[in-house]
Parts: sequence; structure tokens; C-alpha cells
Amino acid sequence: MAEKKLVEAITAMEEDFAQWYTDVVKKAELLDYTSVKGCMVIRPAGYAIWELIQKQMDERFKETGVQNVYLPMFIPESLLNKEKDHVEGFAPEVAWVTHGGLQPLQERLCVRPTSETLFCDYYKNTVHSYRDLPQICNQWCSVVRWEKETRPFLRSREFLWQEGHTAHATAKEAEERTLQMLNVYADFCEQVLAIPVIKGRKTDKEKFAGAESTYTIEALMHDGKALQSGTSHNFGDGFAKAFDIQYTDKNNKLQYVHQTSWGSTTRLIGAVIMVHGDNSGLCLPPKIAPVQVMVIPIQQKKEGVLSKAEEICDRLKKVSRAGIDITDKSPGWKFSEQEMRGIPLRVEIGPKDIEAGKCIICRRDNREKYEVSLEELENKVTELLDRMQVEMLERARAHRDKHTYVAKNMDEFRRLFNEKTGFVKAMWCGDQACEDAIKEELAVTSRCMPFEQENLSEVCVCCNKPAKKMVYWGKAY
RNA sequence: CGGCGUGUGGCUCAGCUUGGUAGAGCGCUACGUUCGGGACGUAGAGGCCGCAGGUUCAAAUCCUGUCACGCCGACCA
Repeated sequence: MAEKKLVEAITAMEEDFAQWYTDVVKKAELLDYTSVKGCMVIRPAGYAIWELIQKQMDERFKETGVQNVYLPMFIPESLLNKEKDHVEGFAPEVAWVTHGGLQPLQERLCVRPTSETLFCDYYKNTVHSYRDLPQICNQWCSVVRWEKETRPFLRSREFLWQEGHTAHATAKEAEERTLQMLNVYADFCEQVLAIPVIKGRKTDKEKFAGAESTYTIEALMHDGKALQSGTSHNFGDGFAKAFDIQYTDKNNKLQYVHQTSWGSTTRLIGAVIMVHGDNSGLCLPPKIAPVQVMVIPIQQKKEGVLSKAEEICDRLKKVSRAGIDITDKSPGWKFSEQEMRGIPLRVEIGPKDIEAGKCIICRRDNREKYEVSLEELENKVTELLDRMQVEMLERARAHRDKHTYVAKNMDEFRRLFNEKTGFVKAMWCGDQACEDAIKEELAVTSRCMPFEQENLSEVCVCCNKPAKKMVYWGKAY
């Protein structure tokens, strides 16, 4: 009976995945719409997740020598226009400020869609000598891209992100930094978000506007669609030439710097929802769960129950992010509520438990229940949180592997995408015409050319000419 | 930006075809009984029907426009 109502509240993912996603976002109170299309309120439950992502990612950045800075949100039009590919890539989706107060501006200002141009302007003034290199900066901020179609966390007009921008003396250093940051993202996704990713390089068609090469981590969502979850770009000296960023080297010669940029966004929260969520709602990996354990007293008005529950909560606060639900809802209500919010562990404590000196712990991800003596509480909670973090990654990896296929020719390729959703590995000749043809026919794009290459066949899946690369293909968000 | 759909108490929706005193369930507030998977009783509060024009004696309902949200495409993190 109770289950029935729950199912009504959240659309089953098998029935309508998009609706399921929206239901979870709303029911878990992660986000709200506002009167401006594509601009969202990230609610306390959602923002707390973002703060945990920020904190743990930022620590990893700093271990590699990154320093945080803050640059303005406005870019003068003339500055944006300096790098040709870059401006062409972003022009269709920038928002413009044309007035200051009542006065029209002499030059309109774009609201940053990304800050390469500002960092270039900054580095141009800061970097003079090889002694000023490398510059390794990052900023946490929001950017604006005037998207036509918006979706909570996955595509909004304003979104939160971090963007790292570096300048180096040599091409080699820039390439190393590009790959280093990609590895930081990949490691973060797997170890913190429990999301397995494919690391690889984007094809020229899919690479960032203005980049020499773009690297990406690609994750597979529960519905079999791909989500680009972080990117790292090597700009070579293209921006340096457009913005005239030069330094004097040890031999007293002028050289252009080599630059990189790398970013990840609140989209990661969307990925967590779509990789780990189920028909009861959100399911958070412990490392990013704002509340990791919720204590639920049973018959809380009975003598001694509430005080015992609070005592347990205080104990758990020393080893985890713990909370207690003392609202006067029924226990069943609270169970469902905590599940919708994705809280990893639930501790039930009632009169019967208190008498027996134990409690019940229930895992959110697989709903396994454990009877635990109160002496062992902290140890068991710590152990379960650790185990859950690991097993959620394993489960997501098994799901991804199960939905990763191989196609050796166009018939197989067609059949796979017509019958299934997931990653399809296939060989490619390197010609954009084949990418275009595949996209045209199957609405599928190249996700990346993975670092871990396999030789599946000698010829391109599309045109049968000699193959150069194995590519992951998929329908993308 | 193209196609389809939806805007009515906090939420989900009915009412619109055929204009005539704004409805239901849930939620909310108070009190009481409950409490191990969304409990129940009693009493209450809450809406110029997305917005702007128009038609009409009279508009939630008909017409025009506009904005927003959702889904599917194209573009993108």
C-alpha cells in the first residue's frame, strides 16, 4: 500500500526516463524553476552536494599546484572577437549587456560563456619572462550560455562550474597539464561520484572552439545515453598568438606561451542522479551526501526513545555527517522521504531496540538491513559507508560494460543503435564525412577516441576505407 | 529556432466543447488518538483561473497576442 503511493509520486524510469529525472530532481528538492527560462534555484539539498563536489575537487586541484582566482563576468566584445574559432563557436549563445543604467554602452559587454579571453588578457599583462611561467589558475564561478532547450542541471542558461586556465613555456608542458587535469577529473568521478568514465580525445568535429585538442571523460547514464562529464583542452599557442602573450626565454628570445583550459560543471549532479538513482528517488554516493546517516526514532513520544536517538546521532556525528528526523511524520513516511533524498544510510531506533541494546541500519542503494548492537554502531556505519561507495562504482561499471557494444560494419552499427542504447565501439577512418553521415542517419555522435585503443577491424565502420582509430559512439545528453 | 503539449489554492488535477455565485483530492494550521515501510478523527485557513488586450449585459470558459514550463528535433557543458 505504502509502496504504491511512492510509485505514483515518482514516474518509473522504465516508463519515461526524462519524466523520472524531473520527478527525482523535484522530489529530492535539489532545484526549483524561476521566472527566467533556464535559470534555476539550486536549493539547499542540491547546493550542499555542489559544495561537497567543490571541496573535494578543489583539494585535488591544489595538490597539483592550482591557485584560485576570480575574473570579471563581463567581456568586452572586442576582446571576445580576438580568436576567430572561439568567437564563432560561442557567438550564437552569448548574452549581451548593452546599457549601463540608462546610458547605452560604447562597447557592449558579453556575459562570460567561458573565460579564455579574459585569462588571455590577464596573462598578456602578467607574463613577461620564463620566470613568470607556468601560470596555473582556476576559478569557481557561473557562466551564461543562452541555450534554446534547457534541462535541470544538464543544460541551464546560467550554470556553476570551475574553469582552469594555464600558461606554459613549452608545448610539452601544456600537453602534460592537459592530460594531468583529465586524470584528476576521471579519478574524481570514479572515487568520489562513483561514476566510471571513458577517457579519450574528441574528434576535430567535437572539439572545443579554438582548441588544438580536446580531451574528455564520458560517462554512461542509466538510460544508455552518454554524458560528457569533464573536458580538458590543449590550446597550443593559438590563443597566445591571437592575444599576443609572449615571454622572454633563457636565451633572451621572445616565445609564445602554450595554454590549456579545463572545466567541469553542476552537470555532474545530473550525472549522479542518472547513474545511481532508482524508482525510489535519488541515491547519493556517501562522499557527496550532505547527510550520510539519518537517525529515525520509532515511537518517538515514548519515554526515552528521543533522547536515545539523539544520543546515537551525536555519536554518529563524530564519524560521519549524521542527522536525525524528529518531525511528527510516521516512520514509513520518513523512510520514503530519506530514500527520495538519497541519504545513504538510515538508522532505525525504537523501544524494542533500546531494550535489546541494538538498532537497525538500512542501506539506500540495495536496501539491505542490518541488526547492529549499539556498541558497534560507529564501526558498522563507517564500514557500510565505505563499502557502499565502492559497490556503487562497481555496480555502475557493470551497467556500463553491459551496455557497451562492438560493431564491425555498418549493418551491425545500425542494428545496435536501432535496438539498444549505450556505447558502441567501432573503427573510424578519421574523416569527418563519416561522422556527419552517422549522425545524420542515427542521431549518434562520436563521444571520444579512447586512450585504450583496440583493433576491432581494419576498416572504417562507415566507409570501409582503412581505419585509423577506435571510437566510442553514442546518443548524448 | 521548428513540431507537439500544458498553465486554475502549496501540489496533482476537474470545470472550458455549449459563457451565468470557482471545485476535488493531497498538503497546510490547531487539538486528540497513533507510530517497525507514506496512520486517523474533528475543526479551520487558503484562488482577481500565467499575463495583456478584445468580444459580451456577463469570460476560467470564446478571439488575438504574449510569457513560462515539459517532451521530441537542430545547437551546445
